[in-house]
Amino acid sequence: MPLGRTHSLNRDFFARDPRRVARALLGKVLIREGFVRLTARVVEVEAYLGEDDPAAHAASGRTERNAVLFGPPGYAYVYFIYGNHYCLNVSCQHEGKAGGVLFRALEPLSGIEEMARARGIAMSGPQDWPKLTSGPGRLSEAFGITRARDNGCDLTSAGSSLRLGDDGYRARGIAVTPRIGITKATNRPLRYILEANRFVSRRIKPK
DNA sequence: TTATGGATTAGCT
DNA sequence: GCTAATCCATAAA
Repeated sequence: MPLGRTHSLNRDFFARDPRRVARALLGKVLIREGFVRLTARVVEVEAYLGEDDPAAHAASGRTERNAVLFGPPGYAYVYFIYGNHYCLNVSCQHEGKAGGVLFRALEPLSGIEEMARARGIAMSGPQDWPKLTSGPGRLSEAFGITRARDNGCDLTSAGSSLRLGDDGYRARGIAVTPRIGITKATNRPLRYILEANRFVSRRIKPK
């Protein structure tokens, strides 16, 4: 399913509260330029606030690792977790104030074969598509996202290999739930999903 | 310098 | 449902 014309999101889109950015990102498109263009729609995100959010990487102040979160809005914050996986975030709020949105699941639109190859899995049909991009570590692998390659990348620039676009799709059926997989501030409703979308990660909230 | 545990995933029961 | 795998940033000493 080829994508129509898209336009990049501008800097102001990200220069606000991560909760508002997260909700607004649902339905937008993540694009990786390469030999084959990869595109996928955002269907699940989580907001991470600044130093008053115990679950956020920015909670204990600026470090070398999380510096992007304190920088200008619209840039990729990529971190490595559990010895295996990369996770993609985008910085929010004006420079000097921390905040970000974690991408948790995407719906693949184009470049499916390339994504399957990057994930190292065989695809027997559309029923296997959620294995490509349903989960923060999975979508990063499908898009070839690493800290060395993408941390600090400007996601608003048309010239970036990795960027965000708007193709005019209107998100419908947004639901808000507690965040997944964290051990602090587990009850705050900061996870945003397209409720009916089958690419949303299905994990039940751990207590 | 050493120790700890995490914004996960895949595979097995 | 349960847990091993696996690295590195951060905290403790």
